[in-house]
Amino acid sequence: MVEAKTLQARNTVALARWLLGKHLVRRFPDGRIEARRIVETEAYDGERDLACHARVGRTARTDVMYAAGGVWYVYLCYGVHEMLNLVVGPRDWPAAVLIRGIEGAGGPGRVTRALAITRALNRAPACDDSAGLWLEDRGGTLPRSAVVASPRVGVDYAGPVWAAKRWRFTLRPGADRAAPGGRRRERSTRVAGRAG
DNA sequence: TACTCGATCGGA
DNA sequence: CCGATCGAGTAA
Repeated sequence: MVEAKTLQARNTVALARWLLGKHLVRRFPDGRIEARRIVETEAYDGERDLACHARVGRTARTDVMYAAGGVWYVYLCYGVHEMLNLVVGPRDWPAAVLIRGIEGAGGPGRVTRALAITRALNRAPACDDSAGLWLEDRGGTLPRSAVVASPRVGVDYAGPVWAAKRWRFTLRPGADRAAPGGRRRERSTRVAGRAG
């Protein structure tokens, strides 16, 4: 399980990167449990971020983003796909991390379809199993080289400055396992530090 | 109340 | 490239 406190740091971009390799665990209505590693994320950080839903301030829809980190934000996109986000940051700082990919399902719409995630999970807790969808840190530190940063997808409406931010993080396939002969000492991702 | 436009995907 | 499909946000 992941500590809610960890998700309440005001460092959205670092958290998006940190979430790579963590496990998204789903308990389906029939009781079956499935865990999948997160392989792609995107950071959305505050009202200033013109790509973030909270750019319009606090509304019925964005209210959940102002909660303290550790709950889910699920919304319907294009009237077709449910999008799964993890709310992060301290209370009143509207930020979230979009779960764009898990092992075996790339693309945010496919993530939710694969795990039967709907808006019924909006505002549900992500750090305990009470809602049937939670995060687990099963260990295994990623070398920094396993992570690729790139611009966020589909946010041209945010204007050139915000659309260009490399706040999308992808886990390079295969690059997360320990190097053979294992003497390579690489800096691992850190949650603390400067974002932007 | 009318209109516009999506943090996408699958099929021409 | 295009259509699906619907709710949030905005203007009126």
